[in-house]
Amino acid sequence: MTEQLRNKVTKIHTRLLEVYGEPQWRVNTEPLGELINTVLSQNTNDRNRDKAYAQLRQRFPTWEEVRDAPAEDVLEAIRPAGLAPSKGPRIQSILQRITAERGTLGLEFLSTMPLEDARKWLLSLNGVGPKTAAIVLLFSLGRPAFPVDTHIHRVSKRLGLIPKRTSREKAHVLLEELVPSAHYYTFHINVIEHGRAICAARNPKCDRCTLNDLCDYYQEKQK
DNA sequence: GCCCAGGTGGGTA
DNA sequence: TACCCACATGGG
Repeated sequence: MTEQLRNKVTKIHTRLLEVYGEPQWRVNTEPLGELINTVLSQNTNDRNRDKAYAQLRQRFPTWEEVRDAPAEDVLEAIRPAGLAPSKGPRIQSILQRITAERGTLGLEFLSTMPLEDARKWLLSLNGVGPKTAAIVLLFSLGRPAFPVDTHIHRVSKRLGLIPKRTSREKAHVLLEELVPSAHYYTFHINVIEHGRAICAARNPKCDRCTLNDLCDYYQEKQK
C-alpha cells in the first residue's frame, strides 16, 4: 500500500513539475528571520505578512531591539499581519528565550542538532507549531522536514495520499515518510501552487485547475 | 458588508 | 485522540 502511495507521489511530483516547473529556492534570510517571518505569516496572506515584516525590520533593525522594545511598539509594527496581540508577545518571548538559552540571538545552532531534537526545540516555543517549525528547518536550514499548510493538507487528502480524517499534525509524519526528502521543497511549493488552483476551482465558474488527471475533485466534477 | 488568507493554543468530550 | 473556536487585518 505504502509502495503504491509512493508511486502515486512520484507521478504527482512529475506532473506538477510539468505544469508548474521547478520553483526557485526562496532567497532567504537567516533562520531567526525566517522563524519570525513565518510566525507573522500564520493565518494571513503574503502581502500582509510582507508589510508587517518590513515595518518590523525598519522600525527595529536588530532582533535585540525587537526583543527589548515596548510590547505596544512591536504590536503596532506588525499590525498589518493580523493577530498582532498574539503574535507580538510570542515573537518577543521567542527572542527572550533564545537569548536566555544561547546568550546570542540566532538559530544556527539548530543545524548541528539531530533533526528531531531541533524540531522539538522549535515546537517548544510558544507560537511555533509543526508547520512553522518545518518551514524553518526546510527553507532556512535545508533540513528534511515537510511543512503541511492548509493547501497541502487539503490537497493531500483529496488526492488520496493520506486518509480523509488525518489531522494536520499527523499529516506531517505521513507525508515525510511518503515524499522523498530530496523533493520536499519542490513538492511543497508546487502542491501549494496547485492548491491555489483547486481553491479557485471550487468556484464553479473557474477553469484554472489544469491537473485533471490528478485532481479527485475535478474528476468527480466530470462525472 | 462578507469572505478568506501558506496556524496555533486552549478547551471540551 | 479529535474536533471546535478565538484570534485581527486588508483586499477582492
